[in-house]
Amino acid sequence: MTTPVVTRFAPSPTGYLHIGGARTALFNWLYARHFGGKMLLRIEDTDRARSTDDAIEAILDGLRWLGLEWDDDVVYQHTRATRHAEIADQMLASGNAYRCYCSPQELAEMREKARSEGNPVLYDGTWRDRDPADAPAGVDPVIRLKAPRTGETLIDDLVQGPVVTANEQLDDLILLRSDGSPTYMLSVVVDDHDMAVTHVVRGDDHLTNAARQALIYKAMDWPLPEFAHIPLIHGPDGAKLSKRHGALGVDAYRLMGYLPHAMRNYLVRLGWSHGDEEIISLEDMISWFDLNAVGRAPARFDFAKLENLNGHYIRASEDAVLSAAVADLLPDIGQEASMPEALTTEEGRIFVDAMPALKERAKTLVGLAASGAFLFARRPIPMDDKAGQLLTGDARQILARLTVPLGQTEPWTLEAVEAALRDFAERENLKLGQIAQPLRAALTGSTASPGIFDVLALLGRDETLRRIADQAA
RNA sequence: GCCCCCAUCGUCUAGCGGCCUAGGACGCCGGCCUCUCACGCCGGAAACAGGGGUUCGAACCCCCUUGGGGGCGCCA
Repeated sequence: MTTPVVTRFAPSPTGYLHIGGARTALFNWLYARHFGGKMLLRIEDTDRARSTDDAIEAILDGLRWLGLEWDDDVVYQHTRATRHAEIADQMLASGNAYRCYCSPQELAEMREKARSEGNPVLYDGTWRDRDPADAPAGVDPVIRLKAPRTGETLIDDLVQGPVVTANEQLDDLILLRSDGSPTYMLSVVVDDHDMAVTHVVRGDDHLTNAARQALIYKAMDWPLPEFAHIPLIHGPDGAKLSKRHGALGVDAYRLMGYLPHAMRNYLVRLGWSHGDEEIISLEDMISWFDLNAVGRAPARFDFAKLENLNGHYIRASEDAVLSAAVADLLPDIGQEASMPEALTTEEGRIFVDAMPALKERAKTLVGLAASGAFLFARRPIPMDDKAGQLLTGDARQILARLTVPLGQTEPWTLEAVEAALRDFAERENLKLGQIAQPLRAALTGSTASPGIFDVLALLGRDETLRRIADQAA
């Protein structure tokens, strides 16, 4: 019989949920879902000074927005400090740990010396076998793991393959600080064990940590979980992701108008593949995902591809759903998109009607909003430079003459409006474009818009005629 | 400095010794469609980092070099 899969996502709440963390969470979530197991969430707030409630909220919100719901209650690591200390004491009692009275200055000197001599920068084990009676008075000791000094430690990583580390490279790491608080190394191991985590899926910046942690598992005689260290995501320039270029919080992507599913689809293809599949439904993602198909090379973040995927999902979305998604964003992006911060019921209806024409052209929800702004602009509508240049004297006269047939068009439907415009062009001996372009400028204030017949139909006869009158000679 | 990981088009990747004169996607270039912009469709340029091996045969296996990345905290 096989034990159920339990994965965990364990962010430290020192900032928002960035793109790399989001992908780690996604992989954990997919793996758990694929095997019908659980993904637990643990907030690694052992460092109280650097952890903030805002960051915790941002992380939780980010996960929810991406649709990565975790199972069970969130575990806050700092609440488990006494259990961590208890384990350290157990290791002390079993002889797998010892007290070390070295001062921070001594340790710094030790490191500097090792580095200058070309040796590995490790704790030298000064207090490993020293008589505790030699302990200096008034110094609170740390508790260190008594790590094996010979042999090697193997991590059979699900992504990286077998990774062997010589134990000489692993020093006696600190388990408990001099103030009695647990270190990260101790906390993760104890928590992963207590939470019955079967698969540790995390960034490969933790790969060397895995060997150190394995030593703690061994000292406690606990079974080792499976490890999967996934490569990091780099910025577009190949350098480590920083705030400069892409390490934005997922909330920033939300505000840029990306859809959660586009985000998931983009992220899952960064490092993982299923043959040539590019557009992947959630259902397929879950049934196809496995760690053995995760690559080992780091990937670069590419906005162009994310945008393309987002456009795809926008086009595939229902009109009402898109309209609602934009409406939710309006308070934040309304100004940027030249849209009101909220739409009236009537405006909302028009927006939904316009959606089929709008969504073909949008790459983001912000772009979608901006492209619909002309529908709600107040006269005289703002005109961009290129549109203004289209409205020559001749063009304005054509618009004036166009008023007549449009005034008689009945009923005001897409078909009738198209017929009227084509008929007018023929009678005036003009190509449709010669009419459509200045008309588009007058009606939308732009040179790019949905099809001109759609624009007329959407605007209605009265508003159309008024906007034309604003520009006609 | 020491240790570990990585390396296919600009980017994400397929490839798991012969199916590869290396496939797909994004982007780019050209064309078609056309009232603009998109969408869509058709076509094109574009990669196995370098050098040694192993093998009848290497993008795939081994070694070295180079180039990236990560770790070496009383941070997580």
